[in-house]
Amino acid sequence: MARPSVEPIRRRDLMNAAIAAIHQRGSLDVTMSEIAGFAGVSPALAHHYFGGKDQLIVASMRHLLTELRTNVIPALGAAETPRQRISAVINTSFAPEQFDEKTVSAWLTFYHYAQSSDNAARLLTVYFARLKSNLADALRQLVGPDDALMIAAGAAALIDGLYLRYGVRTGAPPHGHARALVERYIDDALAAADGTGAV
Amino acid sequence: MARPSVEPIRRRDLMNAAIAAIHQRGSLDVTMSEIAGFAGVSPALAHHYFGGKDQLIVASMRHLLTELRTNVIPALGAAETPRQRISAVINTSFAPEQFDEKTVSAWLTFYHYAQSSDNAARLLTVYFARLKSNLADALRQLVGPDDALMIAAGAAALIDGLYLRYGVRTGAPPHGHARALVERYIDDALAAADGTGAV
Amino acid sequence: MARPSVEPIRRRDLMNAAIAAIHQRGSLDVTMSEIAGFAGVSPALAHHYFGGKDQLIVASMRHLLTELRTNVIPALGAAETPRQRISAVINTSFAPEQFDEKTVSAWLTFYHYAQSSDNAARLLTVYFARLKSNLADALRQLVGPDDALMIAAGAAALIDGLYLRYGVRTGAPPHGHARALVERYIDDALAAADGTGAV
Amino acid sequence: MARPSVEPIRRRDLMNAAIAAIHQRGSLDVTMSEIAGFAGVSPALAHHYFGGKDQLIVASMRHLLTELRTNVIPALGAAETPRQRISAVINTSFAPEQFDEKTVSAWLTFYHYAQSSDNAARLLTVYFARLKSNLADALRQLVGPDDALMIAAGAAALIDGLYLRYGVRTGAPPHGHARALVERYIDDALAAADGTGAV
DNA sequence: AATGAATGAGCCTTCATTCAT
DNA sequence: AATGAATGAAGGCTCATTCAT
Repeated sequence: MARPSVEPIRRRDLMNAAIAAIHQRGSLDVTMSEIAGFAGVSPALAHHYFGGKDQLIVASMRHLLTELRTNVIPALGAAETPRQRISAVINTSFAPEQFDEKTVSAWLTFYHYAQSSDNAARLLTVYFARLKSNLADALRQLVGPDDALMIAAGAAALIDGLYLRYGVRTGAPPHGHARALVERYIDDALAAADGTGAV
Repeated sequence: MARPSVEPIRRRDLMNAAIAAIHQRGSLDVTMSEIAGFAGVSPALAHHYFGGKDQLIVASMRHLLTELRTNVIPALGAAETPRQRISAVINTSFAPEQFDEKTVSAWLTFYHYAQSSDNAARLLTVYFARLKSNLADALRQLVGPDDALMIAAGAAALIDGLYLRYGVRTGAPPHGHARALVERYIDDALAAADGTGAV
Repeated sequence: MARPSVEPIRRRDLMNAAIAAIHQRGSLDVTMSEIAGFAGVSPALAHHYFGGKDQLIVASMRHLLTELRTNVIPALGAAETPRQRISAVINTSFAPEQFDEKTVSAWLTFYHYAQSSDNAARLLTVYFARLKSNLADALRQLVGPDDALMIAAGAAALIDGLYLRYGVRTGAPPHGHARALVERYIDDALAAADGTGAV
Repeated sequence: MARPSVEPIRRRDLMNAAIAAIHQRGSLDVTMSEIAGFAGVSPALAHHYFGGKDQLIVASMRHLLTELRTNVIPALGAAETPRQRISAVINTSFAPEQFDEKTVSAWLTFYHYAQSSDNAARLLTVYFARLKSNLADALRQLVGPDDALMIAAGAAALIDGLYLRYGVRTGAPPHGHARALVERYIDDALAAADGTGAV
């Protein structure tokens, strides 16, 4: 009976610790020591498992992205109509475990971080593309391809903009509104596109 | 006849230098020395005029906000209909001098910075409120008050989301699209609200 | 019938690994991990067998010294005249297995290390004394005792100086020259001492 | 009356401090803090003036080399015969201010350091070449060119070997002997070469 | 009005070493 | 016999900030 390796556990703990530390610190200037402290280990161990700060940060981003994907895939599968698939994407973005304070402020830091880290920038590009294509795929079954792309781009930007508002510590409308806002955006855009003659 | 003080000039130069430095550096980790270097003065002088880094950063934010306001007011005045006023706000946000790479990446940094600086957070709150109220005031003349608020919130978030996309160094649609996207959002939302029975 | 212990094998492997690692690294800053890696074992094992880095390094020096002695003794025995005994010592110092890049750069590191490790310094003293006495013993049969000591000291220093030149990574004359240089030194010194009228 | 810049003074102080620190520490692992401490300034200042540890070390080497050259040139000029020029070179190498404990152990560290620093290696190559050519130039006026080169190489190696012996903290013959040893080497070698031809 | 000089505090990172298994 | 896991201690380096000039 081989002793189970603790490596995956430590890695996961450290990535969660990074997200927690980023949030608590108000994100700017998170220290490796702080992150390690959150995970209850020494800074040296974080280095040992990730090789450096940049890699830990990027791994944490990827961690978040993977979670997002893990959540969106079954939701898309369960949806029966194109319109429901769109809602599935929106719901996933605003699901409590994605749209909590901690995660949202981590995202903001990641956005910022992408300005100086190529790896982080690459990861964000992937995220952007995935969100947009998830939306566009469903939209193309409801409106023409040009409209689909434009509405998808708008919805994706709207989602990010709402994240931003909730990420910045400043009086923002209650959480519930965010989802409603995007749903309404979709409805209105579809209605308008329909009028032009769609489906 | 007092010799005109160079203080205001130095202050303005330093704020512009901060924005330029933030952009060039990819925003993360701007040094006081770098900023001072951009302005062609010593780091000690920047301290002398602003008292510290935080204050210089916040002053630069305020500088940007003031510019925004300076631009939006005459545009609002020139508009003749409520719908034109809305476009005036949108146009100002996406005007070349506001929506250039330099400014956009500075904004992203400020958003991030607001997580740890109360002064910066306060400033962002002001900006959010102003953008939203500018839009809501015009919208209230076209749709009911609830709809107006909601559409304003959506448009504001959409604008910020688009800034974000262009701020992050990652393949984003051409600049022109951004404005069109928001205009369309407004049109569709108005059409939908109208149908329900408006003004 | 006791199973033969692997301990001596591991120890020898680790000492050779230390020398190899020192050479490859350009000597400065050899890590215990690197040394262990060269021997194909974990750093913890190196500790287990040697008790610490200093002891491993010193043991490796002693290892080299033992090899030197193992080589010089039969060579001295085979020599028939005092002059041949001197050549035997010189030949041993410049024998291919002693005068290769790896060993030479290890020596340089050991010299350096002796500045901060008493054990290493002691070992070097032994080496110096042995080299010098090996030479002096033979010389005393050819010239007077004072001359013998002086020539021995000169030859020993010359050998070390040549090691140094080849140890430092910088354009040095071809290997063959080194031995010839020392032989000639001996010849010239003997001729001069003889002329003065010796033994 | 411009305030005289302290930069050259600080730089010189720091280089001397580096040499002193290297010696006191037994050379291995000199800390920037230690060096700065010797110079009576903060470690940050050493960084400010030299940019990093490597550069400070290399600058200190160059400092020593420059001193050596500064001393040898007038000595060479004052010499009247080729043989005196040779003695001038030897005397400079063993002059009290060059051949003191502090400088000698610094040299040993530099030799070691050259294994991992290209700049240091380059500097040593220059030193080697200069010492050898200073000797060879004079020797060529006394013996044939091949002999001159060989004797020069031998004398240079001998000088380095003697430095080594005195640099390593181990019972070595009194300082005075070193110079005598080299002078004798030259005399004997010249006599032998002469035998082939001169006197 | 402006700056060169200087520093304290802190961060990332490395590494020898220990220990439970 | 051997190692993965973990850490404390320390080092190089950066940077905002202060101060005398």
